Amino acid sequence: MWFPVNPRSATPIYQQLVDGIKESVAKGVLPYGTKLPSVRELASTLTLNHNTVAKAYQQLEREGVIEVIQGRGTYVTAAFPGEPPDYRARLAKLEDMMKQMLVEAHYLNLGDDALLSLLVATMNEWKKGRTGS
Amino acid sequence: MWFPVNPRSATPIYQQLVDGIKESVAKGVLPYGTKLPSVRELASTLTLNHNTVAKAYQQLEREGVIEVIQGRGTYVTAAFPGEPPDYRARLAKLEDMMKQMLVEAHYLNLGDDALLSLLVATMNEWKKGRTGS
Amino acid sequence: MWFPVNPRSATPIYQQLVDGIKESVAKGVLPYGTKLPSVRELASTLTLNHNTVAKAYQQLEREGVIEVIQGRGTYVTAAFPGEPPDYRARLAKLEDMMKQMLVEAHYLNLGDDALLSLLVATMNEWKKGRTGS
Amino acid sequence: MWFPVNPRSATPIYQQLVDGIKESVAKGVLPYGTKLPSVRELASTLTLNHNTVAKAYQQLEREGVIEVIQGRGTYVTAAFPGEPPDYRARLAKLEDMMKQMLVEAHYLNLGDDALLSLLVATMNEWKKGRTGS
DNA sequence: GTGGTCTAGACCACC
DNA sequence: GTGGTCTAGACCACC
Repeated sequence: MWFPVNPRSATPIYQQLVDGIKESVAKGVLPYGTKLPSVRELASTLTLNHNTVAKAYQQLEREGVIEVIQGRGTYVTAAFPGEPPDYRARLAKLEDMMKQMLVEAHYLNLGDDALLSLLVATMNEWKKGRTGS
Repeated sequence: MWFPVNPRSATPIYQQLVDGIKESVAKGVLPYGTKLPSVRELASTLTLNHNTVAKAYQQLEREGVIEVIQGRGTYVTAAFPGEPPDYRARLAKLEDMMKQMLVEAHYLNLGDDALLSLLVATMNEWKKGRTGS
Repeated sequence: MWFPVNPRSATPIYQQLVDGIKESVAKGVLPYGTKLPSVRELASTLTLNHNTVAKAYQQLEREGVIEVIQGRGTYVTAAFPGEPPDYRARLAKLEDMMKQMLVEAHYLNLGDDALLSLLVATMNEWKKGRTGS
Repeated sequence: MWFPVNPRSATPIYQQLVDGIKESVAKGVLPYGTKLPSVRELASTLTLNHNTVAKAYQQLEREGVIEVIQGRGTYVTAAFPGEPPDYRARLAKLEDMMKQMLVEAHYLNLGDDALLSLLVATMNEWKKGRTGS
């Protein structure tokens, strides 16, 4: 298991890990029940300190993405059936991201149609990386 | 001139200013050529440290959103007719934002259609706030 | 004999067992003298490591909830007629739990009356599960 | 500002800090807007590492008890007007604490009335420590 | 000055 | 083996 990590980036390393793992889960690369590498194992693979990886795992657990089973390891959580917790806050966050995207699109001289096309294209590419289930 | 700034937010104040000004420009609220208030003036209006405002202006200049004319003041830059500078970098950034958006949508159990509808709705609301550009 | 145990919970499994057995005894589901299953038997019923069950039994014995009779098995201890041993320590613990409860109630915007009503309601529901002791 | 901390306790130091600060806020000892000591200052007062204090502050911020103002310091948040976030989860936690309390009361041979009296007494003592507002 | 991040390394509880 | 906690100490961004 591998995640690209850039120590010089402005976004903290542990956050990069959180984002990367959430993305892998969303894409289906890490299906429900997958055992993640242990904190120390992943740390040594990525040449990071174990505390950094632990911090990422803890945040992922708080977000409900993974579950820790005592003394056994860490596993990907099953998808939520209905509305996830913090639905309103998450939706607000998504709308915020959209607004920022519209601002960026403006500075790229992209009209609404061009932006939508680009999004659809990105969705399709996304699906290629997806594993069944 | 006024921009909503929240000192309690996790995003840095200078970044909130950058985002707010870029948004106002994109929406046409601040059309080409508009003279921005001086660093110290805006700082006192928003009760911020002038270093914070200066940092925001510097970043906006770097991004080509505003121009400083020595001894005259700071002005909103005209839109680029064709491809803007740093086109590739900006496009990559936009695609990155899209991917993050797709991840968020997954955890909200939003399908592709629902996400697209939400984006179209956000676009339309956006246009309401727009002044002819 | 069965106790609900959740390996995903943050509270250790052996602690969940201790709590569950104490609760069953308090409710009268396990009356005085009941023979508990052997460590290995309970471990296999609940698919737990036998060390985990042994740890729970040891703590329960220390708390005076159960008694091990060498070569015969493990039995629920009879209730003490008057003041139980460690009275002061246990009372201090109870008062500590109350204080924590008051803190929680504060953050739930629950007034004193609302909290008392909730406690009385919980007591009544509790009694339903009770077998005459 | 001072909080009792026991490094040998089973509950982690950072959690003891969280509990202690939440209690002080609930009691009104730390009213809305109070500036907390800086992470490093509190760490040196309690002879703890700054990381430990920082971890406590971060959790308190997540729970909405305190707010960080960038570069300025940490302040006690105003009370929520209506239902707090995570209302259901918090209420479930409170009910869990009550059940555990009932179990403990049983082993102290405390009847329902005795337990209620003790709770009322604890509430009243609690109020003494309370500062107006 | 203020909080946040990260490494190195030790120690501990749980299973 | 597994995650969690803690200290010591360095470095950084923000205001």
